[in-house]
Amino acid sequence: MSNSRPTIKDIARVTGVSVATVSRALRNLPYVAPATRSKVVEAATELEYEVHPQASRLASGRTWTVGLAAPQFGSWFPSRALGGINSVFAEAGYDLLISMMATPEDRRRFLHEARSFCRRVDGMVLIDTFVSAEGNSAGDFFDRPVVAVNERLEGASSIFIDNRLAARRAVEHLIELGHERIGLVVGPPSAELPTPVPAQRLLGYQDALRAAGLPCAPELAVSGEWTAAGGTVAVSKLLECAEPPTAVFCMSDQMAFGVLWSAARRGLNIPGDLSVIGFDDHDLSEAMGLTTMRQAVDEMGVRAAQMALALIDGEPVSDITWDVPLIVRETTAPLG
Amino acid sequence: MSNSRPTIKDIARVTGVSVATVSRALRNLPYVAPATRSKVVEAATELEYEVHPQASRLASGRTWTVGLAAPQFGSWFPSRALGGINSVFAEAGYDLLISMMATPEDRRRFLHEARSFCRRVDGMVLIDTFVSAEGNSAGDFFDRPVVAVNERLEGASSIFIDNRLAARRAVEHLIELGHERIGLVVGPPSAELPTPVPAQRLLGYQDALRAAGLPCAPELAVSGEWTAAGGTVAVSKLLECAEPPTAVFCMSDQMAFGVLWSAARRGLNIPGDLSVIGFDDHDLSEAMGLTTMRQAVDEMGVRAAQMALALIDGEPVSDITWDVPLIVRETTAPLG
DNA sequence: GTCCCGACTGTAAACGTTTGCATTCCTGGG
DNA sequence: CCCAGGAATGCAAACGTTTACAGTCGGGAC
Repeated sequence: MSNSRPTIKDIARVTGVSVATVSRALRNLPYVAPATRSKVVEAATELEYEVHPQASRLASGRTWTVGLAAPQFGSWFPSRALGGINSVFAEAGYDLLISMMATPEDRRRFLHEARSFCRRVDGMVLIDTFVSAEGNSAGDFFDRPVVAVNERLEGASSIFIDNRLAARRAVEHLIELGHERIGLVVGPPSAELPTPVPAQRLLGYQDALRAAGLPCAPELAVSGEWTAAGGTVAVSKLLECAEPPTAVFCMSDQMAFGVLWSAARRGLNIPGDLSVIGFDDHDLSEAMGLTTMRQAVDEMGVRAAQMALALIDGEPVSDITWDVPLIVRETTAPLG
Repeated sequence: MSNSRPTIKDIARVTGVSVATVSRALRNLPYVAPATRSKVVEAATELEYEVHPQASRLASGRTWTVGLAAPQFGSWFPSRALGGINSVFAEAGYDLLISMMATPEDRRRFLHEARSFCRRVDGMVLIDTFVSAEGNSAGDFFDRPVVAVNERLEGASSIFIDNRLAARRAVEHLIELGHERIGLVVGPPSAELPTPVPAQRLLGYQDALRAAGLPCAPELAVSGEWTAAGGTVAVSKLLECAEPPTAVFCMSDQMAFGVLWSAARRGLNIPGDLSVIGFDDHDLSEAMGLTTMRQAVDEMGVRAAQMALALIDGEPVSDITWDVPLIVRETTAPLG
């Protein structure tokens, strides 16, 4: 009597059938007699048998693991998405192997070792990695099914939002409220990560102004970090203008928090003196009463994971453009 | 000429040595001649050989994977910790297998399947899981080395903060500024997760008041969710008091954001009319100028991962009590 | 009664490593 | 000159599955 974990062989011995039959029975494969199957299953639960993942993976070639790559998981978008993604894969019996690329060098290394990474997974999901940036396609790096979140990537399935349109909608909301001098807080020029997001949202901002016949005053577009600190810096620049804006569109809620707080400390009434709209619908936004464009990131994560599963199972999937609804709360009001 | 990946066997054939020698050479084991080793390494890079993880794991019994369990990764603490933990393990060549237990049922299921989970990992790190709650020890669930973050767990190595002392320090800061009526925003009664944290911080609050000879007015301790929304609710209760507090200690920065914003909207001057101190040093806290007790979570994650590595390598490690320094910013001021 | 086919089961060869043990070779001490 | 012993290497058996292939058995069509 050994005290180590029971193997498929032990079950075979106990039930008097071959290991092959045991294997088939436990995996619900066809061609095993009902009586045999139940006998095997019974013995397995009796012995508290559990398959040895490494052995199974070696023999079958399936890893039952999917890789998840993102710049980091400390920030809002990826950490939220992680929740949705993980729940789907856990449900489906897949492990999640995560890979972080905080620095540009990490990113380079990841792409360089991508093929070896693929060896450990059945599929990949990419968040904010912007692999497509240099004109690459998924096949240049991965030989597994890939789904890309937040970018359109050749050779992969993608799920993304229409940044230009969403930004336009946000600004249109301000215009409908009667605002004509509308500030913009844009994300910083992307030396680090080649993301096209700020540029697209800038276009949307300009679209809205032009469509309304309003001028695009260059002094009204200030750039800052994607953080609340970036917002505080930006708002002070905006308020120093000769003719300051009556409303501001921030490219992220975190930046909006910065302008909100900074403006309040200067004695400005929000939204009386300044309307503010953000982008994301961050966890804190509801409590802050922030009007914003909602990116339901966890749900996007769920869909992304489902796409990956389908791809792995060889089913066809089509790209998804995710809707970004306007959530009106208390930080925007008619120009009064 | 096959187009599949090269194996150890191919290298053996090319270099004219046995597979055993190749294996030893590539893993830098002793007893292989320098000349042989370099010949093998050369051939390996030439053929772009990479070990097959599953095969290696099956043969060696090592999984080169460590498990990470947490309630969720969407919230501040675990997502920040994940960054630090992941970087250490990535560096050391370990994969990270994450397991989320969002609901109490998830938690039950995780603990129930813990032994089978262990089969896939060399070690575990637990964040905010409070396995110890029902008087359990690590060995009741895991047969691998375990390090617990944020709790003292028998049979595991732990890294935690002294919640009671840190809370006391926070309140003492307010007392030193001359405040005598000090509000408290406590986390909600924990139906979900059996965390002792709020109770400990409450004790610290009381410690500070008693030591200063101040009364503990029960109407000054209000409870709310750990979120900003919880803070907004709490602050309105506090301000409705017959004699409202002149300062507030919030058990989390997120709650503090809620009171900050809510108070500002009511026209209160911060810190002139109300001093506010938080707990965590959240990403947004610096931009908001929030005085707080800093939990350097990413660094805690790094240490936790290093402890796990040491444990896996059979080295002894001792528990760590992590320091929580006071960070004075702009939301606290002398009572005036 | 034969033949065929399909359901069921077993045999054994993978899968690509690691590792205990045996073997060879060489060097230095006696 | 012999022998001990360590360094270097090879052989082959694990590790615990999956799966191609080859059987066996029974029943229905002819």
